[in-house]
Amino acid sequence: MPLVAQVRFSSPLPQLDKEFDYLVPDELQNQIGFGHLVEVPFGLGGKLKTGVVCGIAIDDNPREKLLSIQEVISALPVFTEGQMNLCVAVAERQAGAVGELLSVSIPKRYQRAEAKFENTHASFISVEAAEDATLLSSLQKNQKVYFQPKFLDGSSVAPDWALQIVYACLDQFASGKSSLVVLPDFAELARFERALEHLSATSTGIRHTSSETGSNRYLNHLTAITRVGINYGLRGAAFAPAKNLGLIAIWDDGDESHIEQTAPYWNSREVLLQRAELEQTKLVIASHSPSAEVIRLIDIGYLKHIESIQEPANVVITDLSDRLDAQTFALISTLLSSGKPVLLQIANAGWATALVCVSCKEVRSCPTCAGPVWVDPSGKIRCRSCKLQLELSTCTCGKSSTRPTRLGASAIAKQMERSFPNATVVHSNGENRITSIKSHALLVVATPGAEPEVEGGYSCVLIADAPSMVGSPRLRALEQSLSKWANAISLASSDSTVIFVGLRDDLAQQMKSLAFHEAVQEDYKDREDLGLPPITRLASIISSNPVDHQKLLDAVAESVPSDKVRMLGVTQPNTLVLDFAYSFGIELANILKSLTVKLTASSKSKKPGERVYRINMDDGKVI
DNA sequence: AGCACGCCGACT
DNA sequence: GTCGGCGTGCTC
Repeated sequence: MPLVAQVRFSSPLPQLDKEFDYLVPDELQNQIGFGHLVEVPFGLGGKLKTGVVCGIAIDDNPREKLLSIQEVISALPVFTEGQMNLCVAVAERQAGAVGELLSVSIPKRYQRAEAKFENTHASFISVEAAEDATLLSSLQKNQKVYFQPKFLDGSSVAPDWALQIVYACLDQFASGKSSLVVLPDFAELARFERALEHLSATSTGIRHTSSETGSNRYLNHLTAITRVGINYGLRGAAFAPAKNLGLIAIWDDGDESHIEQTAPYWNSREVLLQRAELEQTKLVIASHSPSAEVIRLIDIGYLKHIESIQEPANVVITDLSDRLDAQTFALISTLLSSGKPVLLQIANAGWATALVCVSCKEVRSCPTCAGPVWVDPSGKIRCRSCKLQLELSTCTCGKSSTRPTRLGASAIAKQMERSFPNATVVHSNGENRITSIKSHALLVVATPGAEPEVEGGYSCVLIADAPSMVGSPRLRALEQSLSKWANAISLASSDSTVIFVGLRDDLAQQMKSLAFHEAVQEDYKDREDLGLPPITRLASIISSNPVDHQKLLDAVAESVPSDKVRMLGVTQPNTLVLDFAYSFGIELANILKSLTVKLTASSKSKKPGERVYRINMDDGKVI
């Protein structure tokens, strides 16, 4: 009985993105199965290539000239059917190759880790039953939820969201099911691990991150395939194996770290939405402030919105363009002198966001690309678009001296040191991030996303640059600002004062009651009127050169139905932006893929190793 | 990606 | 007459 195996290769090449059939020789038949790594002869040279078995079956009538598998490399399966179905679905949605998702799904193999794993028996883990909690009880009634945890949560041992998710995971575990939790970055991962530890569930955790040693990662991968547990990690973990998966959770889905920056440009939320459908699991999307995509999913009835019970918060809106008015200054002063920590969120890093000429007040720009200039944390003048350090020439009016217009976090930190000489001023920004602090008489100046945790929580959180954050001319400016504010506010203690500087009208009213959900919902309604994402989707295709770009434009005009897809004009060179409905997504991805594969093959101007077309099926940055 | 096949010009 | 240029296309 001839046994035939389907083998896939980890490669971005569309020509190799399919299953190749190989005969399984008799002597290998009892050591091979789905998910094993194998060595097979491939190509005209007959050189050996490593692939993974993606199907194996008895074939009474195998087609002629099949080659044989040379060797079985991994003694254990390293890839599951669940993972393969996910890779195929994601590749199709993203107009990419299954082969380029295999490397995310299968970590590098370590022989010793494999030997060690085979010799240890999977130990039995027992964990106490989970307590009843908001999220858990909701999941008993609903399959898919959006969960908003507590704000002002900084004095808890572990954050509410993490504890609630762990309760839900433990409940799955008790009924013999795995869960998968995807977090945006290592700071959030550390919080999640604290919740696991606090609930004595560390032994059920299976961590999937590239930060640990390679052999450890491989060991955890093998564990996840064979044992039920709580799988967690950063965005790559969305593709991790999980035995008998019952629950998928993603924390802060709107965070940009959930977007993969290499082809095929998937993001955790969309991958996990697909995975929840494929594996028929429960799904939790959780965040302090919802993404617009979440609002859409609630709107169409896909997600049920639930919330932890919120205690009333003391929120103050100051209507001043000054960052600190007299009252705020006095409050901070009092708090600091009684040893309480205060957080100042400043929109931009560095010393100045912009420079103006002292005499004519003109905003100075980069002499080479005319981009905006700023003063970075080391005090150097830099261009925001070409990133280069530069010397400003004289202004058009003839003067050369400049004055900073809007101070950045470095300048504010310096200023605070002068204003509050008895306090310890700590400065944290994206490049130089402090994750947690113990001491108490603290004034922390931080840029959005870089706020450190402080033991016991902040007694005051000041959102100092609210209007300028919201005023940025990007589609997602409001949504992203709200999320950055909400995350900062979550670090406060429950009796804290939250101050928003300079908010007005509806937004001021909404923030007064920390109604983040309503604020994003309103933003969503505005976009609905304009027909912008996430009501529709926006794909971008960037060509490597103008000639191939023109060919693409012609081909798209011919083969993409104009009643289903809108071509948008954009300023970026060699970029095509397409607007389309969710229901047309798969079809469009298929058209774009076959079209670009064909055009790439006939391209004259391609350089070796270079991609002629880069398709991003959900480009969040084009507008 | 490799690697061979193949159809042109320059050479002993 | 044949050596080698790299354009084209295939790999189970």
